[in-house]
Amino acid sequence: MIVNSIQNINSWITQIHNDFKAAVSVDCVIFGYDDSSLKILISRCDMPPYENELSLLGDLVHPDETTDEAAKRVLLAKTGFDDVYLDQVQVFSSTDRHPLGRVITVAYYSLVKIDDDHLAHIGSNDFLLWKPVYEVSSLAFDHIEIMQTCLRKLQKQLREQPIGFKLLPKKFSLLQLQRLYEVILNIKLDKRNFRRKLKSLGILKELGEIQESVSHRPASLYAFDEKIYEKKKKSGFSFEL
Amino acid sequence: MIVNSIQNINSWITQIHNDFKAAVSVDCVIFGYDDSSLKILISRCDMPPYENELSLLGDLVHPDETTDEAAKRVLLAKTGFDDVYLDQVQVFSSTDRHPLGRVITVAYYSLVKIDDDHLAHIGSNDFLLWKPVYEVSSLAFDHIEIMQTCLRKLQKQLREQPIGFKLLPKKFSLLQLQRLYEVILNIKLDKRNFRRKLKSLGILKELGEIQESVSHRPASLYAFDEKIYEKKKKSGFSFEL
DNA sequence: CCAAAAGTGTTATATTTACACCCATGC
DNA sequence: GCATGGGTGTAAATATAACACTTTTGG
Repeated sequence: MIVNSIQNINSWITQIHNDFKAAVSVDCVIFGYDDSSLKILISRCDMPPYENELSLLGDLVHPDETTDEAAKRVLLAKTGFDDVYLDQVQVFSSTDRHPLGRVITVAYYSLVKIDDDHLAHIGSNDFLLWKPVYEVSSLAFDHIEIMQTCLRKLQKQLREQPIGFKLLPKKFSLLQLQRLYEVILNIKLDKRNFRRKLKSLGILKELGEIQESVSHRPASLYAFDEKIYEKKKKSGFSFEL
Repeated sequence: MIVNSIQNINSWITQIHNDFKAAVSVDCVIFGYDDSSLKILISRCDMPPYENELSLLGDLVHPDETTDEAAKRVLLAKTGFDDVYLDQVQVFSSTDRHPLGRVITVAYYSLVKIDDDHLAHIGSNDFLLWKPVYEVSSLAFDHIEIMQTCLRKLQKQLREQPIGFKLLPKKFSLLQLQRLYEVILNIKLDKRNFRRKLKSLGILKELGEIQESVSHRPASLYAFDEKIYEKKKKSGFSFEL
């Protein structure tokens, strides 16, 4: 016997327009990398019963936008950037996850460069702060679970896609890049092997510039070459660390 | 300036309970493997304007269940199995994707063994059919896009997780397994290298049984050893094809 | 001259690829 | 006896892992 819960079109219409509606939100785990540590941008929560907690940045999805668009809107509002990297991670839909009613949320993670422009943008806002991921131990709602799931996805993606660059300044040294991988993946990498590997991928361009005013031998600077990467990708190349 | 669209708790309550509600559904791409081909289970669609099309199996998410539970419910109703492999893939939320109103859908793919029990279960149902993936060129709603996204995810997962076994009978030959990988990934594999690789992973147990009544030398039969796999996974082993 | 990071090669090991023939069974 | 898939090993090429010292700069 087939149990078919969709009886007919009238029951569909009733259900879509009345019985089975839920609020849908997006929640963004916004990753930034600064001072050799991976941070997330979080906000003071103003909703009971979580008034004294911190929470991820999110909002309800409006009737006229997709969830991707809603996530972009939240990102633009909170970081001031509209070209951030966004990755849809997972839906969280426990029936009791939100105190005010049924809210199904779509989790995204995003990668931003924490630079001076950006810090100026959020600087005046008392409700926003960057906090090292490994120091975030409690958040409102089910946001800790969302954060952990997004962190695992970031770790996986970092090994499979050239996205680490999105957390670094446009110009970076190879050691900076190595440290980023070490911090996020929580592993130790061999300097010589790492450099050989990255160079052999052929997706970095050496800029012919060097670091300035560092109290050690200045490193030469590199940038990620998006065009070459896209070309290589089309001919079957795949990034793998 | 920070644009904060969440003004206060009263506006949240209004939005959650009225303004910004949507229907949420799940859609399942149910993969089965039969007769050396990858198939999906689809249904005749009974909703205008798609009455003459085929569609994925799905339903609205009920107020008292998570999306995972809704997907399980759909699977149980349509296939009769309650222990199927389910993987949440992605949200599809175009504002115009559903003719009857705003319906945000969560796509899942699942893997089932097409066996006699199962065929008996759906046999009498005129609305359900198994169709080879590569012959499905049009579906109702945005279901073609959902199917393609799920197929790509399946292909990726197949290389990273030992899930191919879920599409095969409990006992299988190494060639059956190889054909499955070849068909789903659309590649050609070397017999000797494939066998060496799979055996070296140590997650197959040789059953000491052989095929019966085949018109060629009978192959010995293997089974996936879930326990050993789980043990190896805990100690850092990762499946990779 | 000291501290700090930059930069550079070689060797051993493990993994991957390519490749061809005889075997057992049913008809 | 023939068609069909079952089953096996080796060598070459490639990729990975381990490892230590000299160089350049600022202070």
